[in-house]
Amino acid sequence: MVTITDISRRCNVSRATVSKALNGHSDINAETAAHIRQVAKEMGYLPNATARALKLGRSHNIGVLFVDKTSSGLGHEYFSQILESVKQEAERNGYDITFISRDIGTLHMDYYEHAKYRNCDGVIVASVDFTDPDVIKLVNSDIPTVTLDYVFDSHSAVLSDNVSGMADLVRFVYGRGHRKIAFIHGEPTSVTQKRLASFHKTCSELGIVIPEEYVEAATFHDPKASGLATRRLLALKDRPTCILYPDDFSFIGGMNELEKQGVSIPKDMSVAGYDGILLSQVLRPRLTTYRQDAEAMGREAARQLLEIIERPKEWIPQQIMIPGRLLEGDTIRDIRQGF
Amino acid sequence: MVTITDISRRCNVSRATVSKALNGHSDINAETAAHIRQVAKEMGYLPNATARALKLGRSHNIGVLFVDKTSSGLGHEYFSQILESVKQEAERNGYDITFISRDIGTLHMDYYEHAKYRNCDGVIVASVDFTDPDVIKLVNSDIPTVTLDYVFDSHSAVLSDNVSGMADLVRFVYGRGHRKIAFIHGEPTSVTQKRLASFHKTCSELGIVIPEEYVEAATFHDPKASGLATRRLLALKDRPTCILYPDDFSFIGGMNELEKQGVSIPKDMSVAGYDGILLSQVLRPRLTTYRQDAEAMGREAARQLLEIIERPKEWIPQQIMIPGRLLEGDTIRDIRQGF
DNA sequence: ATTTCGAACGTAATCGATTTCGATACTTGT
DNA sequence: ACAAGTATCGAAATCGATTACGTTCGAAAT
Repeated sequence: MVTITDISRRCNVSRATVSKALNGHSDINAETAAHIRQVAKEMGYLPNATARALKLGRSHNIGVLFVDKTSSGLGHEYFSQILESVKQEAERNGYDITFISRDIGTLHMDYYEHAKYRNCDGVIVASVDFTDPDVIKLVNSDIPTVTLDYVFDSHSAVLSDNVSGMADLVRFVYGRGHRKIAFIHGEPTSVTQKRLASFHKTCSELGIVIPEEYVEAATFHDPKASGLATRRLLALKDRPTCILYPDDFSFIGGMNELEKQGVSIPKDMSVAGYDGILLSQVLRPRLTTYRQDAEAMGREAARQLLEIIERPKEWIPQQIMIPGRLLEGDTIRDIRQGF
Repeated sequence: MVTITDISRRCNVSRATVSKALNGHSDINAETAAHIRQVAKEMGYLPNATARALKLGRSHNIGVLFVDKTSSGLGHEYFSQILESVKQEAERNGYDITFISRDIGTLHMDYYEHAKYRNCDGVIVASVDFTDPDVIKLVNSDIPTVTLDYVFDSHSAVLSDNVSGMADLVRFVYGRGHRKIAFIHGEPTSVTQKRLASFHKTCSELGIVIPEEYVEAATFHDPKASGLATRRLLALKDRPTCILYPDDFSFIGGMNELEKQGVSIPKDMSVAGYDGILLSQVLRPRLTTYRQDAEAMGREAARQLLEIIERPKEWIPQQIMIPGRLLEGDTIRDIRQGF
């Protein structure tokens, strides 16, 4: 590999001079610098990121912490899209990304230690249990972090607008005449809390009363759980006319249960999901769902993190809300009078 | 951060001694070593991967090269599952992974240069254009590589068994009485070639003749393209009784077209896909498809690469074939006599 | 002619860890 | 008692790049 020493010998200057020339310092004669850069190019010189990181204490490497209980990991489309977007924005700014995890080989470390071990300049934290002590330790450490879909005090975060998302969905189905709206939600996370609160708030704003039995608990990304919840809703004396699901996977699980029971969609039951996975608009019927803008979330998270890393003085914690978009599929029936 | 120097001061020994004690060298007194390790633990010492990489020329970091023309990148479930699996196997062995790409920040580099810049010990290459000169440069460089679904001479590769996969599918539908089998394939890649060859070979082994018009070209992961191809097949005077699609996304696009034309599945037309995406078994009807074992592919690719890295002497190029599994859904009708 | 100053470049320390080659003291054998 | 061997540890170089500080030299100022 061509090093700075090789260039210095070839140019009859010191390594210091080469380094300065390559980095555009002002105390090098313009011609000399040009010559050095020329030779460097000819010799195919590339800086050694490792050496540079060691000396500068900056690795130009950001960590990404994704943990999924179901261990499907990147299997979640939402997160793999966020990851892709983070990657692109990071690369655009000269950063590479590395996954952060526990227990690398025989080394037993927590997230913070791993990030330190790899000299990460910052970490993007998503899809984890935010009550995990190791996560809290990382976020409260000297390493800059940006969280997704969760806010820590005095820290930056990028959030999918679950409040508006749920409100939009509710208002949409309300606009189609639905009053008996059921909501099957995911496990109790901050996302679920936000959606649940928004669901109730919006309903009350619209002046509709939701009986307790219309709110069912299930699990994210679990077609079986949502199927069971759906069955419970169908068993009610006073059935809802519309069911909202926690995500598109659960949504499909619910649709299966409905069809199995001979309930046709959307004639006998209107349904909607959340996420807007790619397939949602390919399937027939097209799913009515709320598309989260994963691409924007990843991009903004990366931008925020780079701000903290590169301009720590001017930085103040921010929470950035990323709006989504309702995808009107064919799963909501218009039950207004006269339609 | 606690360094080896801090420990050496605390223990009144040299840095050399600390390093040796921590790495279990034999020329350190057992008690001294134990004490040093004890102190290291108390002080919360963690090795600095950067410094170690610089000195040893080994970063314990492997690169992953994934490029997707449609830029959905990790959006492909197949690849994100492979990635997840690579990650897990790498971490189990003390390696982290880094994405390799071109043009990091203002640095204009090719894949090889990027991998060198980051001191990657090896690179896993998947989902790229294997005729790209930059890819070829990387594979033929001094950096160990393992390719997925493509073989370079004298290099290791991990392959999804497309030959058996296609053969299994054809034999399966043949067993259900189908003789007029159409095949819509993806763009001309080595994967497509393998499947196409296997399709023709298996059909001829079974003694069935496939008219040219039954083989249609489409694009991977493109519901519209497969929809159009499906329409062309339906326009034939002598329609096939069964259509095989290049992947599950295309499969669904094809199903939509069929339903739009009033062709019911599987009564009027039998269909099958490829990949076995998560949703394939959640949807109703359940998709008949060939599940590629992405988890095994990622794991084996990582294992192969680590072999090359850690035991270069004993290594010989290998091609590892990973079998998949036919998922019998509900989209193939049994049209044998008497059924 | 002497001082001053800035441009241009080099010296050497530094980042943290590893490793070669000694160096020292202590054993053992004869 | 002396040579030889062994156990244990340290000095210093090294990986590649950066940078504070020093040096040199010519030009401008007094």
